[in-house]
Amino acid sequence: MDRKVGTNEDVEVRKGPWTMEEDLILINYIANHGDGVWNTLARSAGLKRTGKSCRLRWLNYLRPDVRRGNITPEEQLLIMELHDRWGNRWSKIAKELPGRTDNEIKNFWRTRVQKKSKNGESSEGQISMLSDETSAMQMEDVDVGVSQTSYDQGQTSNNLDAFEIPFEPGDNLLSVEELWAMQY
DNA sequence: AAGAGTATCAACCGCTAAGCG
DNA sequence: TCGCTTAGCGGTTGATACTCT
Repeated sequence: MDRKVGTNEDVEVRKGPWTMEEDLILINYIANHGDGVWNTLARSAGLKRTGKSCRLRWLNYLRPDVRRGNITPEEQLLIMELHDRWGNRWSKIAKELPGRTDNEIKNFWRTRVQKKSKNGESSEGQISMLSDETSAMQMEDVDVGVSQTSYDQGQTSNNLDAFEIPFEPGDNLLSVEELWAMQY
């Protein structure tokens, strides 16, 4: 998975899944210096990633206020409603769902909602989809992460706590290590 | 038990907008 | 005003886990 792409000059750019080490570097750097100017940040932190990649990783995954785990029925309803109003404006929709990322909502919509509506259901049918989706979700709430990747299994329920502590410089380091230890 | 098919999600790509000199 | 850089967005892809036959 250590593919190296774009080897113009002597700059190597890593792609693909992030390693624990990279996560820690990014988290610690942002904790100490703050985020923004992602290309500079990536270089200064010593990460062989594009600024774009760092930004995405931070916003969708490492940010302390990112909520992980199943989308609740309430959130589903809200997503339906907002998508109805705004269409595929995922970032805008995400702003109305604290802790949820545009990527997460987009994935949810494409894999759950769109799939259902493809199966002969109109957009009105999306509401009826919600009802069985909701019951399915409620079951998933009990049987946490059964249908998710092993990676995700470590992030649901109890492990969310690791992200819910206030984000002070450096003090979430252990949580991330714990998270990774549980994931791998 | 094994292979095929399906579902899920992290990450990348391409494009546009915004900011700045 | 123009051109460059960076941020942000939405669409798409690839890897992996899960389910079915």
